[in-house]
Amino acid sequence: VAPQAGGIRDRFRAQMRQEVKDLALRQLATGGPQALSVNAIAKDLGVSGPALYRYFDGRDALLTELILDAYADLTAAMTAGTDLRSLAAAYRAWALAQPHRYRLLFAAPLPGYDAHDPRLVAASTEAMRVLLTVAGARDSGDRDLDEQLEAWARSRGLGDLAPSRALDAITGWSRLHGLVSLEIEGNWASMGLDPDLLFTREVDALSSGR
Amino acid sequence: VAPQAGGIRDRFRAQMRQEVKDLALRQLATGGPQALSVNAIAKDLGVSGPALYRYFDGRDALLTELILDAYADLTAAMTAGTDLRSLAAAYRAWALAQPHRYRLLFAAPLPGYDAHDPRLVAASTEAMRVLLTVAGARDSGDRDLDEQLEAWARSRGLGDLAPSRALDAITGWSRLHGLVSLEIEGNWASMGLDPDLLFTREVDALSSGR
DNA sequence: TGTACATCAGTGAACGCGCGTTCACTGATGTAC
DNA sequence: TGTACATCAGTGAACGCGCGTTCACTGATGTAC
Repeated sequence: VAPQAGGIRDRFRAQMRQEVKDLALRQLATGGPQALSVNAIAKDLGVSGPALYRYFDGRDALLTELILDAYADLTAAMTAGTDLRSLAAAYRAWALAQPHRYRLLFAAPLPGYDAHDPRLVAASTEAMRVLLTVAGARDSGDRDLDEQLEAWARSRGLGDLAPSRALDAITGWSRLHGLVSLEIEGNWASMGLDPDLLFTREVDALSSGR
Repeated sequence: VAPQAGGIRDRFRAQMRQEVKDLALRQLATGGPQALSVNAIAKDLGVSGPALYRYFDGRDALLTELILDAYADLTAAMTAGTDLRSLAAAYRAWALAQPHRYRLLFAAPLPGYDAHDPRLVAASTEAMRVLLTVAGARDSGDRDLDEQLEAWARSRGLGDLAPSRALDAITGWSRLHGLVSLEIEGNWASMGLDPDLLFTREVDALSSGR
């Protein structure tokens, strides 16, 4: 007998799952990447540890969902940007507001966590799709790289994407990531540099195709 | 009575300390950032856990030394580069050869680890000093940023450094870090892109002042 | 409307493991007279 | 050269804590007849 979707129990389950994820994120925010603990979440929730296994298959399943959520959320935030400048600002603002989730996406995963879920690839592609909407053109001057870029676009269902457009988006992402990840770890602050100014300077370079 | 430096016991101590650090690095390489465990190192060394407290004050002291060593090693590797192109290649090669040490330098520290040792600042400044030797010029077009750059150079004992030169070095570092950290985490590989080609393209842009 | 039943959230004990660190101690070894 | 002593590497037990996960189970609750 299939469970009736939208039933009382189903809604209760969905709510509990969300509460578990919220607490997990709060732990990540507070204690760093490996502070994520099934038992600790259960404790915060006022429930015994094993109880959470009603809602998630285990730590890794929970982690995967958090990553998927983070991708979706970042993608949504970027969608608010209408040009490169505002999109880059949205990307950075999202990362600064919740560095723990940004790290979840782009830093080394927790030990023992296997990130081979195909949904993760799809989620990251969606983020890139948004970035592509504001990309300019950047010729690679290299046949091999062009081919790889086209193959990537094709395999991800991005259609007939000009390689120069793909390269521009990728270059922009890489530079944004460099600046933002160093900002998150406090490197600019410890040098006494205002990240706003560095960011503006770098986005200027990007948007003028350099 | 001061211990006689260079005595038999001193040399033994130095050798043991080095063995501990070597094993610690191997653990980081194998098991990720938080695989570093005093007890596990002792086990690998064929010794009981508390024995290591003869050589290090504790986990954090060991970690600090590993980071200092990594800075020194990276700085030495970069020194081999005579121009931007070869220096960037050396930087990247070092990071790829030992991603765990690269993460030690630039990724989020382990939970509970306080990185407020002044030697760390000095070590990172030495790395930047090398990068500055191949830096070009990049005008910020912003008075505030120029002032911050000059203040940074002064406070780090880098002398009368032109802000345009400082900004060029910093921009280069940020872009290198973006590319390299994404390469280390396997992002380019999972997109089917050859990092060599992306790297060449980005260093080209840098060395032509863009 | 009432009752029997299937469903399922949650418990508590347990497993086996690991962590950093302290403490009192043993025994070997270098050193000073 | 021989002996007494200070030094110090290393031990083993212990502390208190945490981890993910399994298991058999209780008890409430929604559901079907």
